[in-house]
Amino acid sequence: MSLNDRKIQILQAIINDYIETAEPVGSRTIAKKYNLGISSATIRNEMSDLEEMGFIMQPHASSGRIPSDMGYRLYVDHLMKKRELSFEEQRYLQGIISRDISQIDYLMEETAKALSALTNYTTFISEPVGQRARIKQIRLLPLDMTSVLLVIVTEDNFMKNHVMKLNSIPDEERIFEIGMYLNRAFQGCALQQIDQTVIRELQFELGEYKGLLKPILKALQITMQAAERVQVHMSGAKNILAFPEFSDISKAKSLFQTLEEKDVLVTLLEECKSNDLHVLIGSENTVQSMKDCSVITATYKLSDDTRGTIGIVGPTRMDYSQVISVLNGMVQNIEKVLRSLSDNNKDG
Amino acid sequence: MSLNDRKIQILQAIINDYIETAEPVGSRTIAKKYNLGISSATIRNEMSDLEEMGFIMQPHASSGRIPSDMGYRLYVDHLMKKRELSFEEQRYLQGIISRDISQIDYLMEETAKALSALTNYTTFISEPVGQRARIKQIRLLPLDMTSVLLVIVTEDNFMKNHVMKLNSIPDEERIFEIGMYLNRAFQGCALQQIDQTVIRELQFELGEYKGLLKPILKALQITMQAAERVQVHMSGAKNILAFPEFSDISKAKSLFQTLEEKDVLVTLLEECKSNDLHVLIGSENTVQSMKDCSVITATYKLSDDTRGTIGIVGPTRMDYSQVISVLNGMVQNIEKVLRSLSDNNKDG
DNA sequence: TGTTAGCACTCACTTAGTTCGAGTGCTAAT
DNA sequence: ATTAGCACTCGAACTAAGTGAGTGCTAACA
Repeated sequence: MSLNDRKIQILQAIINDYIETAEPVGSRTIAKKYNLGISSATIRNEMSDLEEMGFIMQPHASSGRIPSDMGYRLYVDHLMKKRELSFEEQRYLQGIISRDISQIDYLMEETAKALSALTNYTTFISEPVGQRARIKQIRLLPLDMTSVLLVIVTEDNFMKNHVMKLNSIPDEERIFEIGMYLNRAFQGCALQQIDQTVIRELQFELGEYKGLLKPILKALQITMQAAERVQVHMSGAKNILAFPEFSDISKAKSLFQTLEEKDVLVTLLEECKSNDLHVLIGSENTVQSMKDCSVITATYKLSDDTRGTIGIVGPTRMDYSQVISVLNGMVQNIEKVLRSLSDNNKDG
Repeated sequence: MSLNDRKIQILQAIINDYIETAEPVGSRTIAKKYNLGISSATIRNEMSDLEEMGFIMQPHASSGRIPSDMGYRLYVDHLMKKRELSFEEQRYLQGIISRDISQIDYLMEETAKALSALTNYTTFISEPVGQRARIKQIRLLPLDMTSVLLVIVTEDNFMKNHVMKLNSIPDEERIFEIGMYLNRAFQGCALQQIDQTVIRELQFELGEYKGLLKPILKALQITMQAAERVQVHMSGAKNILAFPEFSDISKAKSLFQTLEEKDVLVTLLEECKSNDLHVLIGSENTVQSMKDCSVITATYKLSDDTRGTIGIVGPTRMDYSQVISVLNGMVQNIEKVLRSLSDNNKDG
């Protein structure tokens, strides 16, 4: 029993129909709707084979067939036609860039919103992260009589400001000197590398201003904390409720629970980061509450190692073809915006 | 027909029971469960009066009674007993502070999480915002050969960094001078006040470095944009699905939709900002999809005009007493953390 | 030998009818 | 003024029958 051409045609018909209607597909439906030139009886025989081979299954005896995870996998890997974006979809994606977005978190939110509106699935997106643990610059700025501003910039241009309040602060020149020293001392340094040796050296260098030591170390530690918390933005969670596969409230609830836990999403996105495109179908998901879902992720790159990921979650009966083409389009968009964002000030 | 003591006792019984069970309450239930010393027939007569007065209603003839929005209003304003926090609840709230939280957005997220876990309702919280439109400090910092860092601090210590890329940058001294000038020129200035006069003056002052003008204005504009986008964090949306009043998926969906639109939440929180505590019951809500919900908000203050708001959304059959006491506890907590956060570096 | 028409069978879903019980309102007695 | 008693209402839960989309199998056909 081999997967001949006809079987593939039938499987494709079943998947297409099921993605569209969410109803088990019967032999007569296929015979009528898709002109394969064979009778429903023949189709029944082929379907029986396809079931034996594991590509489709019956929710209960005497019902039509639905694709199995394995069926979807075959579809995604070999059968699916790459769809072109429609004019409207393209325009919609363009709309995101054309607006004047100048902050990353806003861009992320708008992107997630647009994707969930366009696909009717749930979207999440992680901010671009690269060499975040490595310090590029440290600067000190006197703010007023009792406070100094410490600015830390990491390799991937992630910035963190810290106002340090002190009872007495050094004069401007001295602050400048200390700032220069800090910058020299920590440039290119990984945050994790800061150990007792460095601290003692720093303490020595600060001299009479060693009161600064504690707040500086605190600021470094906070930056490290912040750097580790990758921001994830989600949108369109409500869409889940529209799918018949989640009309069982308890299922919807447990999926919601999972989606609300950012850690899970972060892990998921991190795992997929190495691939440009990643499709996880049903039981391929490691998280229990997502065994009925498919997750499609795409990675966007700002530079070779500064990357972020966009993910779309939906029922396994998901419009893979649409989602993949929309994701590809969106990745290009985001990369364009991010690039323009990092040099649109370069003009003087 | 007056609202005598007995009627009030019965109303209270109905509300308590309904909050607990979500089932319409009948006269016999009250007679058995709450020892009012009167028979079910008498209770029936009183209930008939209470219904006529508008405090309770029947979902359908020959069912028990449920409280009306007006009934809940009376309850919240006059009948409800202020609950003390249980030991566990207190410990839970303490848990938030005791952890080492040093970033506002993280604090907001953890607070929202804790509240939704504690109350089983949906929580949202807005970051503290005060004189955000007014500039406190502007600073310039040379970063490398082609970029200058512009730091803008607003009156409420909201900070925004901008890396300005330039083809050629002035030497350090000149940057310092320009920075000082900017600081003088813009200190105490509302972002909206920056008009053509200021710009011309600035352009003159920059002289040969007028290439800086455009990026600086851009940065100011971006800061203004960012300042206007009040961050709102939500948690526990999944809890909505657990309430029988939202077992109708379409209702749950439309509420979700509303909760996902941050603008709506921001407006809601802004409206309640002047009051310490604000309760909106059912139809008192202006948003259509929240007519079946109650919203309780509490305002926390960092200083006189730097405030944020915490809100809890649930069905009108909400445990007002618990939510209010938990909110009060949490407000105190947040204020404590925020205060410690703004001077915990003061020690040198 | 592959294909097809025909048929018996399965099973979820719908509809209508039935019963059950929690609840009410009214009335008459206390 | 209160209460016991009773007829009545109406949603919810259950049951039974009917419907129809679907299958698998068999026998006939090209």
